[in-house]
Amino acid sequence: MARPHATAPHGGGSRSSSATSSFAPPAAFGEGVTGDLLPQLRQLRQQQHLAIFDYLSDDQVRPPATVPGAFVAPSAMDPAEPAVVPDAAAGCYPPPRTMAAAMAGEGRARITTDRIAFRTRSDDEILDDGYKWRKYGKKSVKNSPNPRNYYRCSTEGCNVKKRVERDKNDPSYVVTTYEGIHNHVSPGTVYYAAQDAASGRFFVAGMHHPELN
DNA sequence: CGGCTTTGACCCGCGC
DNA sequence: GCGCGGGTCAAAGCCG
Repeated sequence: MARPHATAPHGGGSRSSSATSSFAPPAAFGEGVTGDLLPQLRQLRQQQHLAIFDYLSDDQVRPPATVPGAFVAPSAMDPAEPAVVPDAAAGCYPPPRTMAAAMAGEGRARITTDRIAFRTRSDDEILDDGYKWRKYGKKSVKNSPNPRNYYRCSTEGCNVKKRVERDKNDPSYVVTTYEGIHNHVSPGTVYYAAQDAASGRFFVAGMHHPELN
């Protein structure tokens, strides 16, 4: 846990670790985001002091956002091309066997939901993505000195999961894998949007209610 | 007291 | 069939 919990590293009271809301869905940081969103995303990224370097995805590229139309899936991924995992060859992530199994929909928990993985450079392993996550497991994985943490969306009825682990080759990077689509609105949902005068398209104007700022 | 993390045990699929 | 490894469960304990 790079992110120092507000409380002791043991025990509860760590809702603050991931329950705050000031971060756009990770997919929105990926390359190929529509121009309307980029300025806001860049600003958010700077605010988060994060550097998104890689955007990994399963065959279906879709952000785990729950707000229809609020975020646009990256268009960089060509459906005709297989999912490219930049670091897979270097053994960074994910393990080839795991990725193959995931993409084949195999394994105990069949991968039938959308999966999206990305790598960030951050001291915090817990990216504040606006959702409230509950940790349900921690596992040391082979070929990696760093443990893998398992989180589940704590919202009742929402089965979205995410795995978080540090890049074995560069611990300054955090690899996060989201699985599933939230079926509810994020606590950090955009409270207001603005309309671009030129294009008439709406884009994210803020992640917090203006009156609350 | 509710909600969370921790952590060892367990389950299950896959490769040999 | 067996062992390995990843993913999940659940009891225990902590904190606000």
